[in-house]
Amino acid sequence: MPEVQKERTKRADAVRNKDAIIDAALTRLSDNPGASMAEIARVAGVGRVTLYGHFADRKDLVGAVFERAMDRAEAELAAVDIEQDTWNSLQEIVQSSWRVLHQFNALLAAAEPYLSADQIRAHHDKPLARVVSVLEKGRSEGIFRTDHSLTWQAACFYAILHSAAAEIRAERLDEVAAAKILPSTIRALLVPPDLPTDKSLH
Amino acid sequence: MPEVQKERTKRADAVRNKDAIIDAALTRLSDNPGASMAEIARVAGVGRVTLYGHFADRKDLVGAVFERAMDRAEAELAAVDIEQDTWNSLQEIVQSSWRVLHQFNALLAAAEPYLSADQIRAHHDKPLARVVSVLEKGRSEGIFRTDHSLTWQAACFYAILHSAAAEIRAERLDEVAAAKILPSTIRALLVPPDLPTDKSLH
DNA sequence: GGTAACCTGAACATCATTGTTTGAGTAGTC
DNA sequence: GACTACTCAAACAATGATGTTCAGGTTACC
Repeated sequence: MPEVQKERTKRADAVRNKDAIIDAALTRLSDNPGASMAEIARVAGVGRVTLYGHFADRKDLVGAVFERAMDRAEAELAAVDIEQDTWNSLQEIVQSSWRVLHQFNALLAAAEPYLSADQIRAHHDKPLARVVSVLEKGRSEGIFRTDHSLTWQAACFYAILHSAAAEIRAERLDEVAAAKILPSTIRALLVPPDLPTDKSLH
Repeated sequence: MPEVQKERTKRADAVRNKDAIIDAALTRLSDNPGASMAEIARVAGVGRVTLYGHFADRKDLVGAVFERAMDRAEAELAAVDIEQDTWNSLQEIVQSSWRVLHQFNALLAAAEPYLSADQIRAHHDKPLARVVSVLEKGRSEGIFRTDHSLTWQAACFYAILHSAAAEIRAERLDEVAAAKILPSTIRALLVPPDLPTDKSLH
């Protein structure tokens, strides 16, 4: 046989623990990027040594957490249909991007010191590409303003999302209200200035 | 004489050093909230012991830095005339808020663990109040949309500003372009939907 | 039910940072 | 030009985090 032998199957409690550790790390690092290994182990309900049994070091753990977060993000964003009516896909992409961001907010700050700029960039670009493609579609249809750069509009898109996450953390906004107000805010950024979107004007 | 005697005047090099330390801390902490005392001293061109001669501990230093930042912010924002035409004062407050934020961005993250929530809130509310008062004025004049809450609009205001700061750091935007694009972006957020601001419509 | 895989707390070495002390040197101030 | 406030590097103790080792104790699995 080739050397792809998966080194035996892991024991059930081992995979369960490893999973719990990643989950705990996801939770804690999203709240505080500097959370200690001890704290993560504690939240995972596991000894500190066990944690180091599964992950060589902090970098290793953060990498795994980052990967899981990105997988979830991808799954969420891939579900959006880009080909439908532009305003609809915008709304959908806002909502799913929102859900993603709301969860894995500060996580990137934890990952930043460990992953290379290229790695982060690569993982960050995939979701961005989906947003940009919707922006481009809207532009080509003439329903989005073009006097602001695509880059800037995409940045604002994420800024507004981040803002909503922060407002929720500060308890000045709840998730239901956020889901409602976000699309109309983003829409305001994209509508051409001084022109109603309603065709009845002309 | 009463006991308000200012314990002799400090020597010139002492005040110069203290000043340099605050400046260095302002710079370094804005870039990295976890910057070490050693690094700050080095940037200030001063021995670590000298730093501790002027500031009892980290908390003391961060407090002084925070205060200086807030003073500058206040001075900058107080220069804006609120009573003029609303769109103009909006533009001016965008630009000065922008200048403030661009400089003292991550600083709040450094101050957060040391200052009480109330202190931060108090210092944060002053600039916010100016923004809100312009928003209220625009609403009462019927030129700003009212279907989004004041709180949310203010949050978006700062989110867009933060976004511009981040874009500049990433070198996807320069300061000149930022000063130009920010007002029109903020304006887009505030204009009532589906209605041109131009009165010629009706 | 036996075996190996896995978990555990306790203890340890290492490292970075904070904050302090000392003792001697330097430079403002009068 | 002398006094003294101030500065400095080096060395110190204290803390807290990381990562490792060890010597049992469980528990999944066949």
